[in-house]
Amino acid sequence: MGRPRTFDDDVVLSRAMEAFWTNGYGGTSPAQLAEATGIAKGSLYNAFASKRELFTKCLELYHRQVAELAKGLLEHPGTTRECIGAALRFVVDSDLAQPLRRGCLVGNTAVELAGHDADIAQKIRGMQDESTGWFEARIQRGQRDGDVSRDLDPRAYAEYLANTLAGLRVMAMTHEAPVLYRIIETTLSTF
Amino acid sequence: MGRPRTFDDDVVLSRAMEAFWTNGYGGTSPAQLAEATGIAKGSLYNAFASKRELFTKCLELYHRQVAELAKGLLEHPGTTRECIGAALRFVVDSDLAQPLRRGCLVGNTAVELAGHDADIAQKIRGMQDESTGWFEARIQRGQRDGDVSRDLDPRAYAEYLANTLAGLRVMAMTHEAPVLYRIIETTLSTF
DNA sequence: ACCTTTCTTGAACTACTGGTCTAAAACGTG
DNA sequence: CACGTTTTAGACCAGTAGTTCAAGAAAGGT
Repeated sequence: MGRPRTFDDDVVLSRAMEAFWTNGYGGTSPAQLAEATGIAKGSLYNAFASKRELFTKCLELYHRQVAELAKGLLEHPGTTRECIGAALRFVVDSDLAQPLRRGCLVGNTAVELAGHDADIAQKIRGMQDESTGWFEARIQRGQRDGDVSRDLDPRAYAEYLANTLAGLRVMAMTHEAPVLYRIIETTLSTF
Repeated sequence: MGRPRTFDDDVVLSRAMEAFWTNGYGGTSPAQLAEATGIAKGSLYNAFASKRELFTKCLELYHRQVAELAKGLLEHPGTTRECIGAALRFVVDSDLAQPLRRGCLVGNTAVELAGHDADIAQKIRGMQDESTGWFEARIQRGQRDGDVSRDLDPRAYAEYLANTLAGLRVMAMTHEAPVLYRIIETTLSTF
């Protein structure tokens, strides 16, 4: 029944995500999206209704990818401090390894759109809360394992780490590795 | 000699800054700038050459205003910890008091433009370094006053605080006061 | 009073925006 | 192998982007 898609939705989504990540929502035109994905504007709108909806899907894809990575990193063997340090350093390394500094799509979107768009703001908030949750879970495990003090409030400390991470990704837009590593060291020295 | 300006450059700059702060560089059109400043597009281009140059001037104005405020706050009476806490809380309170969440113009610009524009990136970097300098100076004073340990590396800790601040202003786009205050508390509890 | 200079303004300009539509082509199905 | 459905590439649209410009207006110098 009907002609099938000639493109893989996930591949298109992934390429569109790269474009949005590089240029922001407002900075990415339908023409650029067509160019980046390799399919025509018409097909893009047929498949994803609007630029807004395509962006939302890209944002969700980004978050899913981050989630997978983050969980992997935090479940690695090692102490809580080692794990969290490795995770933060990994993010910084990834940011710096790219030819263009792009920051974090979630953070960038918070800055670009959250103030004007309650819907997006809520989605972003949800993603940030989830990230905080990963840190929280790792800290709680640390308390069970005995390498994190029971006096530490896991939620508060997870929020603190999420904030540090948000900061790092802004700082990575303009700073080099030594400064960023030093910030991570100082952060880790606090527990 | 020649017809004099009918407008005050500083007033126009300040209004343009508000517009850029609210909508970002790319999100602010010449028409909006004309509307916001109250002078015609032509006059704007006559006085400021281009949107880019106008923006640069706005960015510098913003930084100068922040500098004045920051210095005032950090020179207040009280311990280092009290001073820095008050400064961070002040920023959060200001962010949340506004009708629209706008974050920090310097941070927002880092995210929006630093990756694509080396010139802007350098300017932003300079402003961030200056902010770090204020923290550093306050910590050094604290070490002289005796309320901060001599073991603490003032530069590293200042970078750490600048990073926390950068994070807070992104987090303030989507989070409410209690979370932000808790992050500040956790940060302050580390020295 | 004129000339020069600098300012102001609104219109004009080109290129491109986000988004829609259409005609043709491509398929799975019966 | 024709059917109806769906995809596709590109034309198309009104609107806006950032910028320039011609024409007039307000001042000082002569």
